[in-house]
Amino acid sequence: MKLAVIAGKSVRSVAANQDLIQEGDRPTTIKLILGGVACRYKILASGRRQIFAYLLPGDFCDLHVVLLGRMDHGIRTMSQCIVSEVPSEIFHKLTLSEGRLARALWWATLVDEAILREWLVSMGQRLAKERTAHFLCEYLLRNRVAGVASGNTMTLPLTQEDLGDTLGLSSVHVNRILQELRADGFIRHLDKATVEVPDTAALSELGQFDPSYLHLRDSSLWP
Amino acid sequence: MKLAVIAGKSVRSVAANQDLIQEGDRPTTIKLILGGVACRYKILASGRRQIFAYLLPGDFCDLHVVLLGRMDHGIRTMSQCIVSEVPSEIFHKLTLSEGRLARALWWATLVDEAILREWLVSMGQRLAKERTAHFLCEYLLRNRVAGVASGNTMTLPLTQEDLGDTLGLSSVHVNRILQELRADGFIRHLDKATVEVPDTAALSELGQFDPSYLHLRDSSLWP
DNA sequence: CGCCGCCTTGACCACCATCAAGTGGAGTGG
DNA sequence: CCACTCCACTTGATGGTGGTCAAGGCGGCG
Repeated sequence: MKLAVIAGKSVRSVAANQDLIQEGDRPTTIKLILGGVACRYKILASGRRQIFAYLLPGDFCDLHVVLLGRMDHGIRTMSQCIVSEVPSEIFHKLTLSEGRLARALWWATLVDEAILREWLVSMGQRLAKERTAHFLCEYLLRNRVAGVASGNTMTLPLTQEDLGDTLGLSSVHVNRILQELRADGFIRHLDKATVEVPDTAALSELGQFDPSYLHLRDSSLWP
Repeated sequence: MKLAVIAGKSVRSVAANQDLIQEGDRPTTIKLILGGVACRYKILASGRRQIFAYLLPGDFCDLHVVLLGRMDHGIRTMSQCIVSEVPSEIFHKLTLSEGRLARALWWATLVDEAILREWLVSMGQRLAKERTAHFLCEYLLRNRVAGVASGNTMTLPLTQEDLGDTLGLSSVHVNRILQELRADGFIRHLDKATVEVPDTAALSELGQFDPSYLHLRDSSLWP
């Protein structure tokens, strides 16, 4: 899918830590991330937060609403983001007349679902260290696919609390896990928000990461 | 979606605890559950298993393969099941020409995804007891939607180990949690595989269950 | 009757949460 | 230029949720 075609005119920049969409919204536009990182999240009555997806350049924020109407979760920027908006009505009409488009968007949804399944496996069955390793592998690979990672280095604009809410861990424990990963040489912090993975094969093994669930065409991107 | 239309000729019965599809398969037919309960699951190298969806009458098993080709997880019957099969090529062609069909199937995928997100929230943020309560609420409601639950009673053909692999708990702990739920009057076992929920509102509150993520049209089904 | 799968119970302990206090760097204002 | 604040990260101490191991009970079925 060519971004240039979809991007259209209404492109804007959004600062970090801003809600692009809130739970309960019924947006009238579809938003596409062109730059930066955002996340899907939900906040419970208890105040606890769960993040269940990161949106990278090329990802749609709210395709759901074309069919479901109401957002059942929020979307928030983690870094400064470039966002493009298109009236959802355009999608509504096009997907009816163009089976190919509906299928393309459906395809994207299926991959998102596969990622969610894998996160659920991580949450349910893997230890904190493995889970963290698995997440870092997936994040690096998806950054490569999106064309925003150079080699083994990626931008990870997340606080340890963000990571905790992603992995179902406390920020304190995330801190200790990251220290272990650094001590073992699995990762290196070049900078607060920049992480290098010296040996992707080793990190893969630790996290039991098998990228087949991402259904990539290009198998040369991993390891 | 009318089942009768899709069901076609090739309807068969499958015993409990049989794989309908295995991870890695590239099925050439699409399977629809007409009766019984099946699950999606993945088994890790460590031998641990995670279940991440239950398929009730009316649910498709493997729509994914229309687009993705390879199954990235398995599907297994939990009880005896009635299954209908249709060559996937039919779907492949129809979804191209019929935007409406592609959208209908896409819609189903979006709801599945919403359910997965909620499961992830449960795994990451809720205690074992809350998580179990939440699961039971969702399962009862989905049984009602599928027309296989009468009132507050449902068929739950799962062992405690199955439940453990669903909720990310050990079967020992599931046992103790169920005992608590019974002692507190949240559930009653009428029979090994039949559970009654005397007070759905109470169970909802315990599990912080809010059915809006299921995007149901009929709001009279809960509580 | 005897086997087998599932449920049940007890003992023990690991993983990870919570609480609390302290460090350090980036940005702000005097 | 130096407090001062704020936020993220760090570290230590303590304990709870839930895992693991092991053994026994119980019902269904060949």
